[in-house]
Amino acid sequence: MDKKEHELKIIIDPTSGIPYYRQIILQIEMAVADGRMKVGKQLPTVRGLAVDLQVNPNTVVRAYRELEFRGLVTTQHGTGSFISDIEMNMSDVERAQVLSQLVRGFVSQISSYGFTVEDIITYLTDYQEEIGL
Amino acid sequence: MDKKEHELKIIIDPTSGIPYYRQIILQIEMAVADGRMKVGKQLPTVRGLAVDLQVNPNTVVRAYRELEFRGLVTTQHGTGSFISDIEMNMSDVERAQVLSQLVRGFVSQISSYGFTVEDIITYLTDYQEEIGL
DNA sequence: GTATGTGTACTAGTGTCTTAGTACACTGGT
DNA sequence: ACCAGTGTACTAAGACACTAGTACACATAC
Repeated sequence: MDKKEHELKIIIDPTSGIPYYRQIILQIEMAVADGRMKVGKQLPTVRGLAVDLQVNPNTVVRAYRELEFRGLVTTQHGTGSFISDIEMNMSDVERAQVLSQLVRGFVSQISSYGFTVEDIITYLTDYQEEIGL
Repeated sequence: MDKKEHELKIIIDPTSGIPYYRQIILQIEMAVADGRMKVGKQLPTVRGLAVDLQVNPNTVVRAYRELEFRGLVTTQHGTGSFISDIEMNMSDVERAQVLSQLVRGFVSQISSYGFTVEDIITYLTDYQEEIGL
């Protein structure tokens, strides 16, 4: 490919109240989730993106580092950052902890809307059949 | 009712890294979501809980205030704090839509961590057994 | 080895979050 | 009116989150 490696357009909204580094993370996650960014593709360079967004390089680094920690991105000193092959290199224990955190957070959230654990289970089982099997 | 009004047992883990007030919120939300706390039931008093948890009253207040803001709890100066009747004056259709949005959003979130709907269902059913029910 | 492009480390300022100390105000029963 | 129980307001200290400034280190091509 001699085309531009990363057409990924990241923009940040200084008025949103969401930290810059987190806005970067979110947009990269989205790009991966919806297929715009594929495995092996290079992300914008730290400096390049920093200049684009008029932000400190460290802010970009912070975003990339968190993505790397999650296994979504691989960084190579001197070379660049790339979308990595997402292998869930988590132990079962870690997996269980993460799931617990996620689910409990969600349960709390839905209680604010007046829903119950029972409601979710019902919905999910229905949902499973629906997308079915 | 002359029985104890709030058998709700709240505990906080100082080592978890989760703010005290947030741990309180989470546990109350969970209790509501899973049915241990029902509408009208009194929450532990601000001072009582503060003493129990060896925490400043303001920390408890902060938790209750956020819950009140969300409509989950009603507090009455001088009287106490209670689980409020969450009327979302929503039609069944709206309710279903909201639940659908919430759950689907959550499902896409957990998929990015490699979890499945099955994982959630399993976790939730286990959880329900665990708390008695 | 030099140049240029890449990521990294160290430091520090600013603001926000979290919690506590303390004193005040409301409610209901006596 | 009083009292004991309840929530509330004001203040401030400490920890942490976020961002920036600046200098350093690695990778690759020439």
